[in-house]
Amino acid sequence: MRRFRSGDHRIKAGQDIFSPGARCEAIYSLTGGWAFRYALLEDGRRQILDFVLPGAVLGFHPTDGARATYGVQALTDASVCVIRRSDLVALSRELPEIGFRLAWLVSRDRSLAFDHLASLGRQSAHQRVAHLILELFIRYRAQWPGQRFEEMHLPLTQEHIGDALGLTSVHVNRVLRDLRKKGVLEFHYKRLCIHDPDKLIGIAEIDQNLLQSWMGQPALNGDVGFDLTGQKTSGETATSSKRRTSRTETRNAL
Amino acid sequence: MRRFRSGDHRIKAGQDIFSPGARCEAIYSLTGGWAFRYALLEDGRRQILDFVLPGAVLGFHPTDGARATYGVQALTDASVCVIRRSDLVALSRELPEIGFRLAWLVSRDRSLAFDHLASLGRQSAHQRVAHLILELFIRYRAQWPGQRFEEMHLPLTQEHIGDALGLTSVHVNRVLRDLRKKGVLEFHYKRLCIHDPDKLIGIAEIDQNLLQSWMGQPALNGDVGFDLTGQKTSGETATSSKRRTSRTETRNAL
DNA sequence: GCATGACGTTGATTTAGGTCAAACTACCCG
DNA sequence: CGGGTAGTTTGACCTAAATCAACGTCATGC
Repeated sequence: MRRFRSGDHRIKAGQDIFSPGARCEAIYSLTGGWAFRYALLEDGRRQILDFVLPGAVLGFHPTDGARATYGVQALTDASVCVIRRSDLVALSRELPEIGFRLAWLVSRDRSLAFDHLASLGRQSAHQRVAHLILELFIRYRAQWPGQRFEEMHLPLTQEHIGDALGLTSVHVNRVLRDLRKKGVLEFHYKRLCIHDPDKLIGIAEIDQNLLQSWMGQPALNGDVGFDLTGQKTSGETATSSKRRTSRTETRNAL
Repeated sequence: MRRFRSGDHRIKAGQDIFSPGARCEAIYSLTGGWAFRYALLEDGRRQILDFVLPGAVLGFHPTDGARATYGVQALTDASVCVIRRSDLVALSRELPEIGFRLAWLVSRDRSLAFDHLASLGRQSAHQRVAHLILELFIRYRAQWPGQRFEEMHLPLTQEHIGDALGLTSVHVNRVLRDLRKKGVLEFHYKRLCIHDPDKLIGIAEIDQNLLQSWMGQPALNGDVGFDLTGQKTSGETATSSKRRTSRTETRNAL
């Protein structure tokens, strides 16, 4: 299986893993670090489509050989494992369940995109910000359980948040100020601290159902990992302090 | 293969194929008619996530046995073919490529969701309306080639458009009026007529790349159909007048 | 032929969020 | 240590789209 892995690539924070318009001849499995998918509009503005955590597959596109309509950029230093498309097909002949795993992974992305869509289309700026922060916090904890309760390193600028939510960074700043004043959370220079998770959930107006769906992600230190490459993924590569891997119950978190 | 098909179901326009919060124990393949996926917010507002044409798979969710976070509603009278999840797994053991086909289908949805997301987040009302109409027009023509050039039956109300684009139906109405006044298109009681496709593309600010990605859909009367169920899908079931099936080159359409 | 209901159209007014511009603060690096 | 740059914060003002509300129009059934 691992004979197909043409080695890991390391990507510096801020660099593209692939850029919009690139021909897609390989797929990538993110093995460490944070990244985001983004689209560029004609006028140069950017829309962040989603944030990507280790274990995700990047660059699997509907039409083979077509040009990517979006790009992926690393938020932290990151590493990816590259698999050529042709190898993937060959690989799947030996391991038929790979197709299903792929479908499962892509389907998770789709669900997140749908949630994001509903938030963008119908929620206020406050709701959107609360929604996004909750989503990232929960997904993060599902991957790396056992963190200190309400605190995390969130490698985003306010501009990233704005670009994800269809807001200006100026407005994101004002929303964050309000949330801070209300004692809900603090987000300062990539350090997120959630003081009142319940209030945050209240503001985001998220139902239990959705919350649940974000948590249902296989933990990386467990044995459920849908890892296309057959290697266990590690945490962030850089910017990362050492972390405990003690298993905690994440289901009823918050 | 077809022994797994537990028969076609017929759905009346306006009915749900499945509703938000439903347990997902089966998946559906839309075999005829139009539908849309939608999410409901706590306050009852609706966000339409995407529009679904025959050939699509509905109800494939990341977490087995979880509750759906969105619903699917028929826009026209429609028909679906139901496949139990357990049967799908069994089926895929015999036909390994099914996993891949599934991944491919879901990946298409994801791409459309991403396009939609970028439009919602960063484009003006005019651009969004132009974008959506173009997308639907192109996808429609890719499925049923040989239609009269600029005209189609689009089974949407202005409220549907608003719910898809995060706008009020009032505002959609004003945008459509402007587009009509500018001689770009007319949309009246589900009859869409595009008078100036180039101007429409200009307003939507869509790049060639994206346009191309919408067209790269297998035509239903061809032999490329990624049909999970093994049966050829037909056109709409109801509301449909007879249509020619003559093959035309859709690649350079518009 | 008229009642009913869903859908579309238009105007007056309000508001959430954008834009522009000027500090301010943390952090990096020589 | 000091200067540069990327990120954050705040204020004054503006605009796109929402809201509210009335009216028009098409399609159906009795």
